[in-house]
Amino acid sequence: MDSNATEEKDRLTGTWAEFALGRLDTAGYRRGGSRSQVIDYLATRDCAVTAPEIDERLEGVGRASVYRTLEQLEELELVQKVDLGGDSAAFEKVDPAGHHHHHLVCTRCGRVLPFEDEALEEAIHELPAKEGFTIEGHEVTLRGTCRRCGAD
Amino acid sequence: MDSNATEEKDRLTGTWAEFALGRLDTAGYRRGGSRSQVIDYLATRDCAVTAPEIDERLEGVGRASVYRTLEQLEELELVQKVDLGGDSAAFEKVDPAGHHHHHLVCTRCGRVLPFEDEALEEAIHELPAKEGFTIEGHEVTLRGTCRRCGAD
DNA sequence: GTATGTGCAAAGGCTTTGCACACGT
DNA sequence: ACGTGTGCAAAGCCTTTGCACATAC
Repeated sequence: MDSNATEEKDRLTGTWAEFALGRLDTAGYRRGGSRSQVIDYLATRDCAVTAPEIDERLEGVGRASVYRTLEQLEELELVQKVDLGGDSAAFEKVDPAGHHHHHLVCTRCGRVLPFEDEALEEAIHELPAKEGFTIEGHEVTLRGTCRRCGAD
Repeated sequence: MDSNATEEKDRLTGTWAEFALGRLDTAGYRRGGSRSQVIDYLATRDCAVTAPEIDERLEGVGRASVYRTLEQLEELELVQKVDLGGDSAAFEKVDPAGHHHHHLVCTRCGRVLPFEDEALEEAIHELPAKEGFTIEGHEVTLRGTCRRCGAD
């Protein structure tokens, strides 16, 4: 079961990386080692990562390339910027299938945990009619104590 | 009617400024001109303002005092930091009565508009039970087109 | 008179930009 | 070969900090 779940995850993240590379190709970008490394790293992460974190993790890849790649990926909507209140901006891959999650930032340990909730999504989708505007995107950030810290 | 609404607003913002000054006093802070100016400015604004914006608006008040005041006010929960994705952090007064709103950032004109929604609040308050964590605060940010820009 | 408040300037971090060189096509 | 991709270093912002002077108490 667990190996099954892992395979499933690998398949999906692999799909995202391939999807991203394909879109970049279509958009006229050439292939480059630094960009590929950033994409591969993002593919392994299911939730938000900061730019400095990516830079630190990827040896031989310059900061500039990290930021430039993130900018390009965001432009193509392959990656999404997430504002979690830290000193640096965080990014995460966008699921081609359309699923998305929101974030809980633990005020004790600093962990960022993803969560999904259908009722929340519905409430948000009801808003445009009530308030009279068009929604292109939404972001929900919770601050609180995560399960692990709450058990302390 | 309009003068009535204005009076009501003045009364409430006046209340917030007085409340803030009182809390600062209780917390052992002395009075200072710069801090008062920042408080008075925040009192006039019903939605998020950035620190550089406050600094620019208040002549004779140093940047450092703006940031220091915001830090103190946030510590006493008189002001709340809001992450709207811009280059700088935004702040807004916290309603002593407990009401709060969320934000729509217009991708066309950059305006930040406040909105409230009961169904959304309910959905958020249901989350802890489902996900198993404790919520201390939450923030919802919508990106889209505001009424004014949508009419263009 | 003493401790806090404040402004200025410098320092710190994150992010962007300029430029020369490496690499993909 | 040509144009894009990349690393390095410098520059730009926002924010924080150090320090000397002003001010509240």
